[in-house]
Amino acid sequence: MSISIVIVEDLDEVRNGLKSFLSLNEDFNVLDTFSTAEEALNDIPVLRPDIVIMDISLPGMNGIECIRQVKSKVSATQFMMFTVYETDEKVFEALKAGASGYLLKNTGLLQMIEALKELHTGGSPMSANIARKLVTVFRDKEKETAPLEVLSKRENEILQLLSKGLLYKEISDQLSISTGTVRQHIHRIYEKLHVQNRTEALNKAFGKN
Amino acid sequence: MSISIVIVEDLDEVRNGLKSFLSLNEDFNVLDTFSTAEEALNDIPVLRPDIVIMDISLPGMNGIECIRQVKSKVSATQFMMFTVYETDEKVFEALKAGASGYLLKNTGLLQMIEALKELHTGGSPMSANIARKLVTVFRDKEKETAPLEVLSKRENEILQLLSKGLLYKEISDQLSISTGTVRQHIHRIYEKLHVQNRTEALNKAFGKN
DNA sequence: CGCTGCTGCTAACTTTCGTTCTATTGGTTC
DNA sequence: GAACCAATAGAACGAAAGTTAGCAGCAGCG
Repeated sequence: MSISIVIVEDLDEVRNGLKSFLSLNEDFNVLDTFSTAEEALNDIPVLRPDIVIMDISLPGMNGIECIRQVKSKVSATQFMMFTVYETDEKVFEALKAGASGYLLKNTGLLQMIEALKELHTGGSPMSANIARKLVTVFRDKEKETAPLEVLSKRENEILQLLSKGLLYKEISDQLSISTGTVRQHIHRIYEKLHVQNRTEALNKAFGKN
Repeated sequence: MSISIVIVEDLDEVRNGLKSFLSLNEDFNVLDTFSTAEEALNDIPVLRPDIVIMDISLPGMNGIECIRQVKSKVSATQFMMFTVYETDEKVFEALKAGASGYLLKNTGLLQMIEALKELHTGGSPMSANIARKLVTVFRDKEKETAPLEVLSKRENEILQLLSKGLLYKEISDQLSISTGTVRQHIHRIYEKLHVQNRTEALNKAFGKN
């Protein structure tokens, strides 16, 4: 079975070029192409393609919004972004909206072929620069779980319990110390982290928001 | 200038094959190759290559641990994983340790050439299956920031401010409502989330722990 | 040896949080 | 129009949280 494709792209040359090129390859079957998100929004749920190749900048509704709206109606369809945008915002918005692949427009046509096949078999082909953005946010998020060196062992221990929303009483019970001591420790934690209360401390320690 | 490379790989065929192949290309200069992490650990800080191609399974110390230990000494060096492993654990550990590229061993040599060049120019080339893992965790993490449907618009708004560690007074000021109202809203939020206090609510809402 | 940091404890006190109850307004739904 | 809900508000009260001050044993360090 060939892979069925829909292309959403406002530039005639790019759209037609892609279509022609993919049509040469018997692995692909271009069902239809659209130059606006609005048209695509109507027809994609009917066509149910394996893959939608989606531009971002379109007249009217943009490609990301289009995915957001159509995604739930065609859960089996994979979305491949194909765009010049490589800002963090666009990339993350697109992935959040439901895109699984992300190729920049400087990608060669042969690589596009490869990428479409990979996307169809459950991969997430993306330009190296895009992948780097993901790696970067991933590393940033992971970093935040490590214990803080500023705090002593005991203080980190208490911070952990604090993060669960336990009462002072519950913490003191678990550690078999008095609530006064817990108070004291927590006060020092706040001092060291330069915060005034539990929530601020947790945000600082585990970097939320 | 050609890109200087070090290869760490215990299988003789793979190591020598890679070296031979890369040496044919004038864009690359293979400085040295190692069959164990321990050897590499000593020499990489001296050789200071642009790129280290790193296997994971090695006799003795594995490749991920090797990166972890050597990374800080050669901040300019980029690490390209080249392995058969594609479990979530290995992938995420490697990226956390400092790897920027991740290719599976079924990758073609020509694609390896491309990937090395992309890595050297700041990209993160990776096999499509690996990228998909990243996309998946990314989406999971993002989901947790989305407003909760159980809560009303206003309640979500207040939950946001609550998560910053603001006092009731500060929240009421920002929203230009009374502290009594803030109290009321927060009480409703706790009810709906089945929690007793701020910290539990935030854990429930933004899925920590 | 004296200093410092971590840990543990007490007591008294202020502030903030969370609960409960009651009540009004405005918009939606049956 | 009745019923309902979201948003607003205030009062009153107990329960936690957070502040301040002081004390003490112990380990490590210069």
